[in-house]
Amino acid sequence: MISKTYAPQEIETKWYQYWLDNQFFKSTPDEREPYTIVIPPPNVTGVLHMGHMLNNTIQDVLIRKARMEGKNACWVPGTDHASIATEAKVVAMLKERGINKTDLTRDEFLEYAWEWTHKYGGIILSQLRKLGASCDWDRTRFTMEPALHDSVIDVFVDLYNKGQIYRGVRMVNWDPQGRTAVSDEEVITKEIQQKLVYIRYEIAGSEGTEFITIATVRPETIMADAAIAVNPNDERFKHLHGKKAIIPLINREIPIITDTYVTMDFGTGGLKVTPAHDPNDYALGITHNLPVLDILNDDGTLNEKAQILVGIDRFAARKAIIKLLDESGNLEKTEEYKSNVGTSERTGAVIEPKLSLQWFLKMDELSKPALANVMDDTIQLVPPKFKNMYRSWMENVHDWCISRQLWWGQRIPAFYMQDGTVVVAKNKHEALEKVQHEKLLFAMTEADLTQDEDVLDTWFSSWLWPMSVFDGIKDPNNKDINYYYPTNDLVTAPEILFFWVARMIIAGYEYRGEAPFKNVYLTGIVRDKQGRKMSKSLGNSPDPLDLINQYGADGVRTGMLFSSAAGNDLMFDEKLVEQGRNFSNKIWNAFRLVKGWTVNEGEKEEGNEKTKLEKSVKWFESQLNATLIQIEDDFSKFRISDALQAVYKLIWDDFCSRYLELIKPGFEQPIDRVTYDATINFFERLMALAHPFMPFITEEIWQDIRERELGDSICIKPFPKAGIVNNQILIDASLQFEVVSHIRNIRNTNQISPKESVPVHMNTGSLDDPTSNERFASYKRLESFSGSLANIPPIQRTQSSIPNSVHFNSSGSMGYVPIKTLINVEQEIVDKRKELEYNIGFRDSTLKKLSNERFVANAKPDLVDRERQKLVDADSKIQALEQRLRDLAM
RNA sequence: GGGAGUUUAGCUCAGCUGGUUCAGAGCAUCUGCCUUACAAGCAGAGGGUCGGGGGUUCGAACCCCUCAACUCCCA
Repeated sequence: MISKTYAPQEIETKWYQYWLDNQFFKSTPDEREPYTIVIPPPNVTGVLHMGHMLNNTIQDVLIRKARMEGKNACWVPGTDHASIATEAKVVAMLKERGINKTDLTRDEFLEYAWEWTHKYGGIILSQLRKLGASCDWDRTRFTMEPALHDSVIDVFVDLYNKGQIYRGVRMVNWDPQGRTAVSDEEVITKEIQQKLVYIRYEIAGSEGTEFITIATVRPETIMADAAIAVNPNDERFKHLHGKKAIIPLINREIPIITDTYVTMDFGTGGLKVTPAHDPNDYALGITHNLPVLDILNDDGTLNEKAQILVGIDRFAARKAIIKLLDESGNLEKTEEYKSNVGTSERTGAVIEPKLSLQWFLKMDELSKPALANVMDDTIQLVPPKFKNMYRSWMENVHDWCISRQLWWGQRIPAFYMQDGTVVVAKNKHEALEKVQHEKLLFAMTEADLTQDEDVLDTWFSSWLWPMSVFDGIKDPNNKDINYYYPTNDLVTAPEILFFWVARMIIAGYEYRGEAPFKNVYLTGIVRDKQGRKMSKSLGNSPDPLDLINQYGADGVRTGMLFSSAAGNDLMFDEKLVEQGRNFSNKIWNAFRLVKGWTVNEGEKEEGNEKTKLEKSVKWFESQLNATLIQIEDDFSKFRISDALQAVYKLIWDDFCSRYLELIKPGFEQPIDRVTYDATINFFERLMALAHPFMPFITEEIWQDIRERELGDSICIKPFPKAGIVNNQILIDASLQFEVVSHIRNIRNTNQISPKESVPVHMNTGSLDDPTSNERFASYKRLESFSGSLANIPPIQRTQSSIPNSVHFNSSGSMGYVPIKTLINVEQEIVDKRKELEYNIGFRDSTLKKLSNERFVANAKPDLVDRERQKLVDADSKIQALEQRLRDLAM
C-alpha cells in the first residue's frame, strides 16, 4: 500500500545517489549544443542560507530544463576562498585556542587556514546536494587550488606588464579589525548618532585672547591636524587669514588657510584639516601642500606621533580627549549629530581612511567594453532595471585597490630588491631571472629578493571564475574553454553586480574578447516577514536543511519560487514552503489514484461514457499543449515563477480537479485500456514538465508509473513540447466548467445534495439566430463534462425564463435550474436586483462608448465589434433579469 | 546631496505593447463537507476609489506632471 502522504526523505536520498551513480550530471564536450552555468562560488567555510537556496534552485531549474532539452548541460560548482572572511574566522578560532596570529609565521598561519578549510570547506556543497542541485561535481573548483591560483598570478603579471597595475600611496579604506585595506565596494555606510564637538583653537600670538572654534566628529585626530581652513569669503574670519592657530593639548602651531571647499554654514565655518585621516582633507592637503601626519596604528590605536593618549583605541581616545579639552578650557560645547560612517562589510568595524601603499588596477580603459556590451544588451541583465545602476557605476568607476594586508589568499607576485626596486614575475625564480637579464645583475640571488607581504583581493580571483574553472587562463585554447565559454546564464544577487558581475565581464573581454555569459539573472534578497534581510547574525533565517527535512527539497524549491520574480526581494514565509509541500502531496495522491486502477482489457466502454472519456482525453491534450506554450514563453523571458504557477495550476486544477474527476471509474470499477494509457502518458508528460522544479518526486513517480530500464531517468528524458491546440475544445470545456461551478453554487445555497440530479435549461438566444445556435451547440458538445462533474442530465434549450427556477449567467447566456423549494426568496430578489443594476450600468457605459464617434473611429475594429456584442449580451441579460424578478414577485 | 526602484484584496505578489486575459493568483478569512486519491483535502463565498491629486487620450492600474511614504545604490 502506498503511503497516504508523500514522505520525501528516503526518496530524495535514494534518487540523488542514483543520479550520481549514473553520472547524469557529468558533462564533457561533444557535438551537442552546450548549456553552461558557473555557480557563484559560496565562501568555502560558509553554510547554506536562504539566499543560496533561492539562487541555486533557479540555477538547477535552468540546467535541468536544458539537460532535458537535449543540450549538453554543464553546471560547474565550486567555492571561493573569501580571504578576509575566512582569515577572520581562522583568527577567531586560533584565539579560542589561545593562539595569537601575530605569534605565528605566515606559513604556520596558512597551515591552520588550510586545516580549517579542509575541515569546513565543502560543507556547503554537500548541502546543495540535499537541495537536488545537479552540478557536475567532478568539475568542482576552488579559487585557491593550485591551478586557479596560478591563473590569478598569471593575470596579475600580465596586467602589470600591460601597465594596468600600479603601486601607489593612496587614501584607502582601512579595516582596523581585519587590519587590511578594503575596496570601496566593501564599505557599507551606516547612519550613526555621533557627537559634534566644538573645539577652540587659540590664535598664535594672541596670548590667549583670540580663538577660532571648529566643529568635528573626530576630536581624537586634532593631533594630526595640518591646518585650519576657512572659506575666503567668510567675513567672520577675514582678520585671521595668514595667521596661525595652536592645537590644544599639544600646543603645535598650524596655519590658517583659505579654501572655497569649506562650507560656511556648517558648524562654525572653520574646518580642521587632517590629511592623514580624511579623504577630503587629504585632497585639500595636496592642494595646499600640507604635511601628512598619521597618528593611528593599524589596529586603530593612537601611536606616539599623537603625543598624548598613545596606545589608546580611537574610540576610547575620542571620549578621553573630550574630557581633556574640557579640562583645558578648549571645549566649547558638544552637539548630537547624525552622520554616515563607513563600516567594513566583512568585520563590521568602522572604516578608517588611511594613507597607505597599495596595489591598484586601472579601470578606465578595461571597463569600456564591459559598459558598452551591457548597454547594447549583448549581455542581458534580467530584469533590465539594473542597467541604469550598472551604467552609473561603470561610468564613475575608480581604480580598484587589489592588495589586502592578509595572509589567506594569492600572495602578490611582486619582489623587491634591497634598494626597493620592484620586479613582478610569477615566482621568485622568474623574478631573479628577470633581474639578471634585464638589469644585468648576475650576482643577485633569490635571497636578495623579498616578496610583497600582501595578498590579492578575493574578487581578483573570482573575476576570472567563468574562465578559470575551464582552465581558460592557463591554457586558453583547451577543449573545455572553447566548448563551454561563453557560458549561458549567470544567476546571482544584485548586491554583487559590481563586485563580481561587472568585473567578470571586464576580465572576459580582456582575456577572451568575449562576454563570460549571455544573461545575468538577478535574484532578490530573501527577507523575513518584517522585511529584514535574512542573516545568521540576526538569527531570523530558518535553517535550510531543517526546512528540507520538514517539507522535502521539492517543497522548499517550489515554495521559494512561488513568490520570486526576478530582481524582486522575496519576503520569506514558511507558509510558502508549506504550499510547496502540499503540492508534492497533491501530485503524490494523484499518482496513488491512478496506480490503484485496474485496467479492463476487454470490451470498451459504450455510448455516452465512451464519448465522455474520449473527449476528456482530447480536451486535456489541448489544455496541456496550451499551457506548454505558455510555459515556454515564460521561460524565454526568465519568468520562472510564472512558469511554475502555470505548472501548478495545470496539475492541480486541470489535471486533478477536472481531468481525473472526469475519467475516474466508479468504486472498484476498472478503467478501459485506451483511457488508461492516455492518462499514463499525460502523467509522464506532466512529471517531465515539473521535473526541473521538483526533481525528486517526479523521478519517483516516473520510475514507478511504467516499467523502466535500470539506469534510465526522467532527468534525461525530453522536456515536453507543445502539440496542436484545439481552441474550440478549450472554449467548449470552459463553458462546461462554468456551468459546473454555477450548479455547485446553486446546490450549496439551496442545500441540494450532489446525488440529486438537477436539470439545466440554457437560453442562448433566438432559434433563428445562427450565432445563438452555435452557442448552444458549444454547450452541448461537451455536456458530458458537466453531466459527470455536476450530476446534471443533458442540457436543454429554452428561449424564455423557466418558472420556479434559480438562474445563473454563463458567458452571456442565461441558465435556469428548476428547483422544488426555493430556500430564500428575499435574498434571491435582492441578489437579482443588484445584478440588474450592475448590468444596466454596464449597458449604459457600453452604449456611451459606442455612441462616441471618436471611439468608433479610433479603436481597433474588432474591439468595436466586441463592444457591440457586449451591448447585445447586456440587453438580453437585462431582459432575463427583469423577467426573473417578475416571476419572483408572483 | 545625486540616481534608481517600490506603493494593486488582511498578507505576499502577478498584471508583458494603454482596450474582455482587466482588476487577478496564492495564502489568510467565512460557509458547507472526513464524498473510497488527497482534511497537507473537496465544494463554494466574501473581500479592491490599483498611495493622494492633476493631466494626456475616444479609453489609464499601465503614459506625463506633482505630492507623500518606504526600500536600495552612490557620495
